[in-house]
Amino acid sequence: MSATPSPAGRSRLAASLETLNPEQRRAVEQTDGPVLILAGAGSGKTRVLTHKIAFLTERRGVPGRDILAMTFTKKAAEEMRTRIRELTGGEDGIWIGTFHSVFARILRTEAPLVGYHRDFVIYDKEDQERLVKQLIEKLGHSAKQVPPRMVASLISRSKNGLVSPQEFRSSNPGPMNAVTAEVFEEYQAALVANQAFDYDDLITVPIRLFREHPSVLEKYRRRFRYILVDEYQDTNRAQYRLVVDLSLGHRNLCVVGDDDQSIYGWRGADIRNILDFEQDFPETAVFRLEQNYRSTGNILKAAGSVVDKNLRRKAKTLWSAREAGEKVDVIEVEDEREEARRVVECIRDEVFRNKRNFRDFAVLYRTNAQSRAVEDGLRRAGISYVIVGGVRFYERKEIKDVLAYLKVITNPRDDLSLRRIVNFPIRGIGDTTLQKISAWAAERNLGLFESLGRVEEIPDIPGRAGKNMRAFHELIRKYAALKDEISAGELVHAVVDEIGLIAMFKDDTTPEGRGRIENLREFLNAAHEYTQTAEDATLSGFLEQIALITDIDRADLNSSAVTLMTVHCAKGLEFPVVAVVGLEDGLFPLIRDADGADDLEEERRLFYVALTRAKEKVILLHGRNRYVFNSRSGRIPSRFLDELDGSAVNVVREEPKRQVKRWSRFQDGDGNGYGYGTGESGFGRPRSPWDSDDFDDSPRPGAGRSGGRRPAHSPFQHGTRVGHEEYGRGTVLSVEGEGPRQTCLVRFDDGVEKKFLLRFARLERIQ
DNA sequence: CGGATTTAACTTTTT
DNA sequence: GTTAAATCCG
Repeated sequence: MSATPSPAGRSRLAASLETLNPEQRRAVEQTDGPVLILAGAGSGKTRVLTHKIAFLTERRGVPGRDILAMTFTKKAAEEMRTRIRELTGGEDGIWIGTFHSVFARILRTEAPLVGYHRDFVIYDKEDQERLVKQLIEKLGHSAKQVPPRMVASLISRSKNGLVSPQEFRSSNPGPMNAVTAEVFEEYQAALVANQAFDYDDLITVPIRLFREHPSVLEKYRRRFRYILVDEYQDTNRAQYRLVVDLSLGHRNLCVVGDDDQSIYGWRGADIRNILDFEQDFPETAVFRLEQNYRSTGNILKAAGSVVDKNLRRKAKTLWSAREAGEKVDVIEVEDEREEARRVVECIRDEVFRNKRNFRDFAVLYRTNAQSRAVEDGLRRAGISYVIVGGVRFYERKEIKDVLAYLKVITNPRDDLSLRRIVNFPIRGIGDTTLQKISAWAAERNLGLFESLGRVEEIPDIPGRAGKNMRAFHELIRKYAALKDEISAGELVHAVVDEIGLIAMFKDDTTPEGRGRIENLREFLNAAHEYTQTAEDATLSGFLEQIALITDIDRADLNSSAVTLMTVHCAKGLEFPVVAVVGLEDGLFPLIRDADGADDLEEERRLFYVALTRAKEKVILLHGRNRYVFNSRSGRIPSRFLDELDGSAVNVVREEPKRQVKRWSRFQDGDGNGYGYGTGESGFGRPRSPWDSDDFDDSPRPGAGRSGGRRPAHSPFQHGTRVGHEEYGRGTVLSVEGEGPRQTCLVRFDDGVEKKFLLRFARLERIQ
């Protein structure tokens, strides 16, 4: 932990400092006092941060342990750590982590001061909503009239804005808010009783800790002589308070951000934090990084012309020394299906002509629901892809069930998790029995777990249920005793074995069943890996790491696959080629109801983020119609497209296809296009796009396996063997109807009969 | 009590 | 079009 610079590190840093531009260099060398770095997209913000930290340790002799650097994702934290090591040749002891992980760590240490035990657990959004729902019902309201989701989000918003239940009650009139205030209070009490923190607590409880224990605040103030914050524009009021609290000792606070990339307002991020920084710290040194090293001139011009329409922003102009490059393509298509086809076309073309790899491409969308159409298109073209986001791994049911066991083992006071598993696997402990136990527990002010250990004393419990409860209680106790004896990996393994989870899904041969087993295996691997890599591998440490992981952290962007994700997810990343789909009014910008102008500005920033991910090429697509929510509707192009600087844009408009033509395209696409079968969840089958002689979705005559337009009859007939992703293999019994309404009756080998609309069915011919 | 079937809600973005 | 929750029946 010494700050002795290695000679190799010193020269490496010296050489690297030479490559910074003058403004970057000044920002790095301004180490003391408050510093605000306004760093435009692609302006080398991470370079400045890492060089600054290396500069502090190597040139100023600051010990690593005096430095605290905070990011929003684990991935960003890890990247920063790696790059600092490269510069310094191994300086360590620096606190680099996400906001949530840094303060979770501090809370672990100081837990007793805020009424918690060290083995607290962390509740995610689902846990949070379940608990809120329980409380709504406990207080005699119906979850139908008082939606738990809404209450939970009001509570969360209040906490992020540092509003107490009492303050909430007095400033929000109305019966609904009265219930919310009531639940809010109970919710906080329940968290303490369960020895759990929600995400918001990880920020707000330390604020309280510091206020109530000035000596503790003093300790951390003294310790963190230098504090650096990445993605500062995403901080909410509570985080801001915390950062300021910690900095007021040495006042060496350096924040890096870009107001144009503030896209988390809905989560409480407060753009005032960046716009007003200089008022909060009048002696602030401000640096503007305006040279973009990422994108070509046209991309930057397009992006700048859009964000320029925003009124609430710090004026700045990004410029690039790179060539103008290609113009940004704006492509109008019929619908999401053709949209996907055009994306595929672009990818094949770029791979072929410019020798690009699949990993060079990202397809970005506003909402996760849009991924399906793109996936279908890529799968049919045999292009492998990776989806980032969507249903998150650690939120899957099978994983959360195991997690609930682990949470109860580390912290038996976690009633919420206990409820989840007390009858999973089925132990004959149903609602009625559980009701009796909770009533009994509530009377005596006991936790559920403790009550389970005293079933004999509870009246009216059926003998069988009582026996099972005792066994369950024993099981948890056994592992609770073991948790410090064996590794987290071994423990997780033993628990999964004992409750027979894998065996439970074994007979389930559907893709979901196989996926579940695969997920469980991956989870076990994660536990073992944690055991091997973590310095101090405890079960609660493992649980904490999981609770704070983000989806982008798990993504492997190095595999040879196209990346699909939301624009939010893409922040901080870059790709040579970016396709943005669904640029239609109401979808991007997404409008739920007529909201204020601030929301539109955030949508515009989001579009700016999307554009600035690209290094060399951008295509923007919008459809004339699309399935949105429950119906297909006509769409008009996004207003953002009109805002693009015309000189940087190339508009491609395809004439609407004649009905008959479109229909023949469907025939081709579905007759043999589907059925590449994924096999792997989330991944398309890796194939070259051009080696496929049966991929062709276009209406060109002379293309496709059948040597031209498919005749108007179905490729299926009585007796044809077919496969289906979900139902497995089967035999066609009959084909009925004509044209787009043609249907096909299939009997699957397990006896199930299903009728499909051929136009949509994912049936493939098999031998 | 448990399993199967039906029904409702969901779709903004996530630490 | 999917998935979780509610309801019904054995």
